[in-house]
Amino acid sequence: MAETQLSRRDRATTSRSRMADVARLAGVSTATVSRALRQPDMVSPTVRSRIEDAIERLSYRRNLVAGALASARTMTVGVIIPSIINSFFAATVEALEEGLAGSGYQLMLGNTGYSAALEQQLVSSFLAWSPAAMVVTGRRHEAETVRGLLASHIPVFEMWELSDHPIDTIVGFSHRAVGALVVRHFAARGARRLGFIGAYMQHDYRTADRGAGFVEAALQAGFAAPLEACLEDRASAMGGARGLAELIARDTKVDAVFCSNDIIALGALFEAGRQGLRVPEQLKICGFGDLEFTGASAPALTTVRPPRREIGLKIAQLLRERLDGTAARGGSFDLGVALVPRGST
Amino acid sequence: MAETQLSRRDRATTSRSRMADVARLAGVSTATVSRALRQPDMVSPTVRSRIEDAIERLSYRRNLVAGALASARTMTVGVIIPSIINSFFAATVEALEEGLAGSGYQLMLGNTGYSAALEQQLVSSFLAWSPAAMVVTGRRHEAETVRGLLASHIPVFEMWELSDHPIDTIVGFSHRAVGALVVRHFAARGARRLGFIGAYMQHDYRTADRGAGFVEAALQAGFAAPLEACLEDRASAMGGARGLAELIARDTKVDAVFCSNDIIALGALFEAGRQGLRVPEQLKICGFGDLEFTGASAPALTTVRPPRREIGLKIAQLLRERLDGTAARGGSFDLGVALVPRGST
DNA sequence: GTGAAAGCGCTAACAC
DNA sequence: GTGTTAGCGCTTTCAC
Repeated sequence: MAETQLSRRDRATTSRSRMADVARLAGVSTATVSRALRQPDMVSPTVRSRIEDAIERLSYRRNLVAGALASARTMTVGVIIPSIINSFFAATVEALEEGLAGSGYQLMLGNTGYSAALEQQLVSSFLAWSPAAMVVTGRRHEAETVRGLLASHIPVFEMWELSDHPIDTIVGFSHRAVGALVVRHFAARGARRLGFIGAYMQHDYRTADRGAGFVEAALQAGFAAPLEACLEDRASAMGGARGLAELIARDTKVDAVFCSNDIIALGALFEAGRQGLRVPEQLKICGFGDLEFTGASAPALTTVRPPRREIGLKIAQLLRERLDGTAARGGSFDLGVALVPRGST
Repeated sequence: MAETQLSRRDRATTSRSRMADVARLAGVSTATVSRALRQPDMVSPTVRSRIEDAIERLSYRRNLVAGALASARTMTVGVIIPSIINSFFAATVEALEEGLAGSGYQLMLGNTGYSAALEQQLVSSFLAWSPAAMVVTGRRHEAETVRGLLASHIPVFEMWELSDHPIDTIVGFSHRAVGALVVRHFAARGARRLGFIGAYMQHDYRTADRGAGFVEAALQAGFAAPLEACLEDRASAMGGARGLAELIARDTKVDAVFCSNDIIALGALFEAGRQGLRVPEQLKICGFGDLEFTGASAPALTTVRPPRREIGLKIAQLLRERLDGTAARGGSFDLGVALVPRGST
């Protein structure tokens, strides 16, 4: 006893009470306390209430770090998105969190700033925490990222795209199909000369994919090659206004513009107003995102609704099934998109 | 040797290589590997490169959970916000992450959905991870939340408000002062009859504070009590349109409206257009947030700019100082707001 | 249903 | 500059 105390080195010990303290006060072993906390049914009611009392008295809080080390698993899910201020991804994360509520899983969130190198760094440091699962955005990653995720032997979800060869499971939709959908809509509304305004496409290849799908479908439908305005910066209303001004300056016949993002479409709508163009008679505008304001503008904006919340909810569902062991791994889930026709077209 | 193997129970052992494997391959002790990883300068270059080789060969990845248990601290910072899809908080989180970049700290993010009870739950489960620090939103918390945070003995940051008695440190601004600022601006522009449109105020008391500050300052400045429209749901352009319609229906003399959020102001702007009211001649509109689109609308929206990124950056700076041990604890930091005058007033 | 005891994979104090 | 060694606070077998 004295020996033990003497031989014990000085370490930064937390002053918090430990499971052993609870066990002593309740007159049971730590194994029983551990059970009472995690599988209450396996402990007799009498003992359980003694333990609960002791926990209360000592204001004991479990040390999840120690638990994670002992059990070699954590209740965290690493989630990596390009940008938290992009409301698309924020909505997905929120839905994912809602879908996981009550399951005990915590999200660890990381932003890549649309950089694959930063993504690699984040994946690497997240994996050092032994998460229960990882969620990453998109299907294009550095080789090292893919290698690390595969080697981790945990469920890996890619999202916001589709792929025939996902790392594990991918949940999203086809961005090229979005472009094609908009072409069909413009054609049905009698458009003649198409335009496209896209932002940040050098970094956000999903935006570029929507543009490529639009151009491709336009050519197939017999339109002339759409005019394109590429904004260097992130999507913004200012950029949308500039983009529309540029397209009109290049060709006054442009009568239908697809904007890669609703916020761009909003800017274009304001610019059309300033230029005295009547929407939709002289100019049709379609956005992407179905952001909240699209229904309130005058005229209301036609847009394409991506399954932003649905992606998060689906991943939560698949994840719970996987971690319960009730589901098979792998697959590509197309959640589709819907065109929401409104006054601007 | 055989003894050891026999007595070893079957446990879920990760197949990953461990530090001991690296040490063996490099012909050093685990202590040296640990040093090479965390304080490379304390290890000789020769040994260091042998270790790096071994790490590479074994594709060794550090187990942060074990490290956290041994050192009794983690490199995580718990961040709790009301909602990730609220771009104000998202911007703060992004800036916080940027400010912490390279420091090795990871953010654990939680959403309360504006519920103090959920906040309490989140704080409790975050604390079980022994984070290096906690960041929570606002100054009103359940007693249990405050107790837990105090007992954790880690730096605690409240944000997006001010307080004379923070739990530890608070970084934000005065929401009442925002209301007063807008009243002064409206008065300077010759407004006569004021109105206020606020959303979700039963849950978001910061919005309510801005409204209260506006009403109070209006009365002090000699205005009649402002008309108020309270939207039940979260801030939305639709709600803003409805709110303005309601105010005008109640009193056609209303000529200056403060909207608790830019998105509401945008809806009000569209509604003014539909009602044939000229902005700013017949109706002045001021928002809050300085969201990106405010500069692009026609007319451009006057708004109040909160220090959303500044809050995150300031917390990151204070946190680094605290964790370095170079800073004192505590205090209330007022980062202020700025009124951005534009065409709508 | 409960207890004893052996780890989980690191870090940190101390010795050399 | 490097090695030895004793934990960190849990979970999990196995025995009873």
